[in-house]
Amino acid sequence: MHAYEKIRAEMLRRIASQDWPAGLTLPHEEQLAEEFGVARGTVRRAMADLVEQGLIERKRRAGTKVASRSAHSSTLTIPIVRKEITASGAQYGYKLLTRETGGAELDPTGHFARAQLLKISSLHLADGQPYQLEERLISLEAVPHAADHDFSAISPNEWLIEQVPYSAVRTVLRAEAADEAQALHLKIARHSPVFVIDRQTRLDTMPVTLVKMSHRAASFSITTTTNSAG
Amino acid sequence: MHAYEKIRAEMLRRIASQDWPAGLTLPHEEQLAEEFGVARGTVRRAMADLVEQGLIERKRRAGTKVASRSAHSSTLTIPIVRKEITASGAQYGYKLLTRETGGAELDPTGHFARAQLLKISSLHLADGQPYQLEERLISLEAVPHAADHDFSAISPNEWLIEQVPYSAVRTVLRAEAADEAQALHLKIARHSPVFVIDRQTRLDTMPVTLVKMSHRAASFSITTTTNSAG
DNA sequence: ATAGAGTATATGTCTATACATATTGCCGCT
DNA sequence: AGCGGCAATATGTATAGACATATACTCTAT
Repeated sequence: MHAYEKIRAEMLRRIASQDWPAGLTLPHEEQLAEEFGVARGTVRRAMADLVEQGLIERKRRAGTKVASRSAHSSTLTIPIVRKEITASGAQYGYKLLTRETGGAELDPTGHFARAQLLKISSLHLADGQPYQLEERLISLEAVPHAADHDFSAISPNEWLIEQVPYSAVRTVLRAEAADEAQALHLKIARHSPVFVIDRQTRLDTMPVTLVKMSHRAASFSITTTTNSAG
Repeated sequence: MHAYEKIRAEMLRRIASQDWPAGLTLPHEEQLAEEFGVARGTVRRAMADLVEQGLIERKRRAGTKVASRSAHSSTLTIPIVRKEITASGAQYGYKLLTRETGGAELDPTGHFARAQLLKISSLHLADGQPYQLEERLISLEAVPHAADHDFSAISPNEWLIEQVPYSAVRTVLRAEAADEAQALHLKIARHSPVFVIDRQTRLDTMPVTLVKMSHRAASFSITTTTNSAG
């Protein structure tokens, strides 16, 4: 165990045990360095993790305070659907439903300005059962060669990940009542609950793709855990 | 702009533009330090942020590689409900529904071993409209003085945050069809979709509280954004 | 060919030091 | 009392060097 890990663990212990209650200003770096018998940089290394976890807050001149936990933040990871399914031990299946090209009339949200668009509906299956309905718009301005692909074998999801470089993503999680298409493809009753992930992807400021991923509520959930670290 | 920020931005640019495509092994720290005219530590500082964002992966002896983006991870923050409501500009309201003490029979999940439990149902309102139904179990073993509180004025949510020190949290997001209690209190039709956040809180290994927070699907969603950083 | 031992190497940790900079809080002036 | 400016201070950035360690690669013996 490295020195900074020991120090981080000890600081965590003091916070958890309320030896250092919320709001307390900690001794400053040099004092802690002296107490733990290390260099200042090592204390900083330990504190960086605690800042990351939101346990302490630091400000120049004002010092370091134990944060009052008014919100819990945790890291949410949404893997690509194929990996999610195979990781659970199920057999992955993919089916293209529809594929059409067109203009702004395909985009009810107005997210894409006046670009030519590719609209793709597809279904991801786990052990033959419908798992996710993917309804996607792709900007042909941002990804011109998407027009050459028919997406009958590979999902637009995976293809885009290969093709499009790093980009900014906005994800919205919500629930809604199944519409006709969702009910049909997910094999559930109309109006029954559906877990929806909406995602907008931009490259710099240019919209690249907009996707709505719908899941049967009964067999889908997202779990996150705070990194315990000690 | 600091040196490490410039370096981070430049590395980000190279990755985004695919000058450095996914899978590429980067020059090692000393080469980059020389290229950018800084010390090795400064390059490390820049790279730490990129690792954090999942853009690069580092391994001893093997070097640093541009990550293939197989999953998008983002930080999810769930604030306490009162702040969430007031932040939206609405008037916050709180109403205690039921409060009872008992044993394991209150805990259908078996999460709490054999502890005495406090069961509290309450409602959080935004501008007088039901916003969140909170159904909570509190272990009186972990938080004995919870028994002294009637929770008619302050929600168990906020009270616990004050009382209980840092602890590990497991959060599950899911959708379900409204049961009778949810329909009644959220003023929605039975079986209409509900967005549910389940949360288990532990202090070390001891279960502290288990809460189910239900929201009208039509007026609730969770949004996350990848940190653009450039 | 293969397994095992050994070596080289890139990242990881740590120290010590210097300087930068945002803020706080004090002091003195009006 | 209130305001403005100045100095003190804790954190933030950067450097240079030493050593630690995981592990990919090579070389040798079987």
